[in-house]
Amino acid sequence: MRVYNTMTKQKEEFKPLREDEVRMYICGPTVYDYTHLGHARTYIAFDVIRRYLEHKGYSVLMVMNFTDIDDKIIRRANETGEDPKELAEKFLKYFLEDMKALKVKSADIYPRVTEHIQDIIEFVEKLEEKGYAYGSSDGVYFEVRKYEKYGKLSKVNLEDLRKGARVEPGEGKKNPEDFALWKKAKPGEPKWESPWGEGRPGWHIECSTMSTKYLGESFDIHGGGNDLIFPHHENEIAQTEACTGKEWVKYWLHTGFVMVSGEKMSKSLGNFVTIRELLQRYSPEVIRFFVLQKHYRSPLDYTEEGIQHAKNNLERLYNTIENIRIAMEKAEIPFKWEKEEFKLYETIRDAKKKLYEAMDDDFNTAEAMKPIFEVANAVNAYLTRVEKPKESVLRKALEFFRIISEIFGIFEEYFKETKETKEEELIDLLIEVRSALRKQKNFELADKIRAQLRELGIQLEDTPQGTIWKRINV
RNA sequence: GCCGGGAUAGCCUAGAGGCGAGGCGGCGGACUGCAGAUCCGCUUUACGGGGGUUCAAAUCCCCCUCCCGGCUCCA
Repeated sequence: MRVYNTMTKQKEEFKPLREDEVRMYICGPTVYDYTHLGHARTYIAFDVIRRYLEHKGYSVLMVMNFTDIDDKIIRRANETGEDPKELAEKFLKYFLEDMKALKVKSADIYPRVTEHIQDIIEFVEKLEEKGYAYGSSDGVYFEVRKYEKYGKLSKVNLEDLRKGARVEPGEGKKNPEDFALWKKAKPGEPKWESPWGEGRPGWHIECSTMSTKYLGESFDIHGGGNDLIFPHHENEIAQTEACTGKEWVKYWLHTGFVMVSGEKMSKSLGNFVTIRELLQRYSPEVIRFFVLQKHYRSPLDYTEEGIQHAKNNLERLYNTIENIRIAMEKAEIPFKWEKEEFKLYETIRDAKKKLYEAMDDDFNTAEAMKPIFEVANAVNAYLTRVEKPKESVLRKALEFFRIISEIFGIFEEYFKETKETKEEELIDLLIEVRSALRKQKNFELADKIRAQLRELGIQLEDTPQGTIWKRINV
């Protein structure tokens, strides 16, 4: 398996530090607003990466932090007149709801800044002891020039940084590139006791502290959106490696942005679509499928048309799975295989190989789409061509889609244990009644039954072999 | 200015030296009371422009055009 490492700017063989275990830390959101598609893209991408690693047999320990106190939260709270703590609490809850709706598996640990203040203080103290931090009138800063490897992730160099002069020269900073480890509280701001007076942690220190607390001084994957590379992750590296003297993270993974008419979707630009809004119009699986049709590192254009494409694609796959399920009921015991069975079997076998090759190559979900459709085409063609399908090949096709379901987090409905047998019996009964009506050419009433069932999410389809029904999930 | 990422058939998305890429949409046909699903065929000499290397270039090298991102809060 190969993964692209932002640190080395190339794909590398993936070998976790401990055999069979992957420890990953994903930068979570600052909870001051609704989750939008940009966030969802990142978290769905890492969800699939995590699912795939688990599918490959790794034990995955996944940590995602919440920034539940910071300047933006305070500012937003001031604007709305809410208490910063309550504001953060509210959006944190919404975030978790959104992730659940999108079928993103939960992290194992969700550490919050406000619950790790003591750990952060201890971390800053260590940096002070080692001479990387200095106190000033408005807080404690990290002295960037003392860490000679600064810039190794984002490839910025200090000279350019200073020349650019876009780094804010804060009040108490010695150098413009230094960044805050601890900020002293201004009147009315949330605050915690510390050796440097009452205040709050700087933004970057939380990830260093909480990741090393839960995953150790070195771990495998650190991920987040592309926009975190500089300065966030660069600063995290400086702090952590200055403190421990060890290589902190083995693989740095970053997701591409979601774009809206040529611009990055972001809270500050205000051009974002919230997940809540999107879920009103599209199912979670359509959103996942839309995101996964593009490689996680590439920019993803958000357009209505694009999501509609994803919906059409997904519908086709749903239909295929339903077709298999229905065919299974009349499938034959495979006393012998003909050419058609071998052909389908081989297509599935090759598709499985292609699927793993695509995913092994830096989690290329876009490439992985191809074998999925190859199987869909092949199995549909098989079902139209063959009068008596063989149970065993259909099972292989179904198993293929079950693997996709597990890795991509889609087709959930089809692979659940269903307990709605009563409902199914009732549908069968209605189909029977409708068939009788159709024989009597009472199409008006027959169509009414079909239309009303459709409203309930049950689609009837008349085929030469009789009427079949499907659930509509989109 | 500095550092990155791009331009692939009507549209969306992969690929990265040699086997007509996958999907969507559109059109035609099969099936059908209608609808839906599915199948078959077509849309198909695809790779921003110009040079070069090579038996062979979307792919490697050089130049150019255009788009986007980061360098400041961001997933």
